[in-house]
Amino acid sequence: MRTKSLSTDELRIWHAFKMSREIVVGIVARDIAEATRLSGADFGVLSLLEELGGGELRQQVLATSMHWDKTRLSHQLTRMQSRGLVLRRLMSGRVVIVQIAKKGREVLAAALPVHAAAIRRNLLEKLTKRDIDSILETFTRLTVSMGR
Amino acid sequence: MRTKSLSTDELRIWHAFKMSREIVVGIVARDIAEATRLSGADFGVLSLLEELGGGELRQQVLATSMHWDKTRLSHQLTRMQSRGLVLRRLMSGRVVIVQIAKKGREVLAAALPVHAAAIRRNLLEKLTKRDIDSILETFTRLTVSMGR
DNA sequence: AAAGATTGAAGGTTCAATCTTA
DNA sequence: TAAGATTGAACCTTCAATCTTT
Repeated sequence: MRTKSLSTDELRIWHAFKMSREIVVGIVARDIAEATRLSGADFGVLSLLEELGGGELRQQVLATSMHWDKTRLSHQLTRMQSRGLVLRRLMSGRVVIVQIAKKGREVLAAALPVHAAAIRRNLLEKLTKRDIDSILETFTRLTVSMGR
Repeated sequence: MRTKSLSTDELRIWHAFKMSREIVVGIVARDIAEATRLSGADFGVLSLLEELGGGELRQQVLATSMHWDKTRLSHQLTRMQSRGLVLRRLMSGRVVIVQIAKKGREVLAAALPVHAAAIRRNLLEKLTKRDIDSILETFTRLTVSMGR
């Protein structure tokens, strides 16, 4: 049996969904990079370390929280470590603890207001209360249904 | 004046917005790659060539339509050309016309039903009519307001 | 063998410099 | 000089193979 093509309406939804995030997230990342030299990935790692772990987390927990695989995180941390943003300690055998470094904490502090302002300007201020409720409900349901 | 931090609610919206697209678009791209060896970028180029140009487009028009810069598209087309998916012809001086190749058309035809099925299964079927209307309205407004 | 992590190579993306034509 | 495109280097992501500890 043949699969029916997507209708014009279905394609419009798909494109709206696909592009809007790409554009907004791209702009936020660019704002942060201009102000602090942190990439979106760098910022994500540092803020999760602080938010979730008060400064340190098991590497595997960090990977899961970011929805990243272990290889990607390992390479990312190697680069961040060489720039003095994080430290890694071997804990009880094969478990690695990732810890935010002094410099990492300082750069994160500089990035946070830029992050907040960029999200407000490029997303939150352009949404009505109804939009926000709808996005929260729909997208939370979506991500949960994909098992993440 | 200090920038106020994002509230818990604001962060929840941001994460829902950021992650849902990442997950859904990732799954759709993986389905297409498994079935056809096309990356999401490959599929995007081929389908725009067909949809917008009936098989060929000026390279610059293609770049604009994908919201890509010229460098990224140039590298992408070089790889696709070496795999026999597209052709490039020099038109009147500095204008390049990108044309879908026979093999590109065949692979695209194989990918389209996979694409449609993946979008239906991972996005459309999980949304109510109200979700869909809301997404279309909100996201179209968002992308337009960013000047794209 | 399974869990946690690293490595290296290949492929994709970005940045700055360059080339050619209008 | 500006428009359209390419190139090469650096950086990021993915894939498969590997290493160490349990």
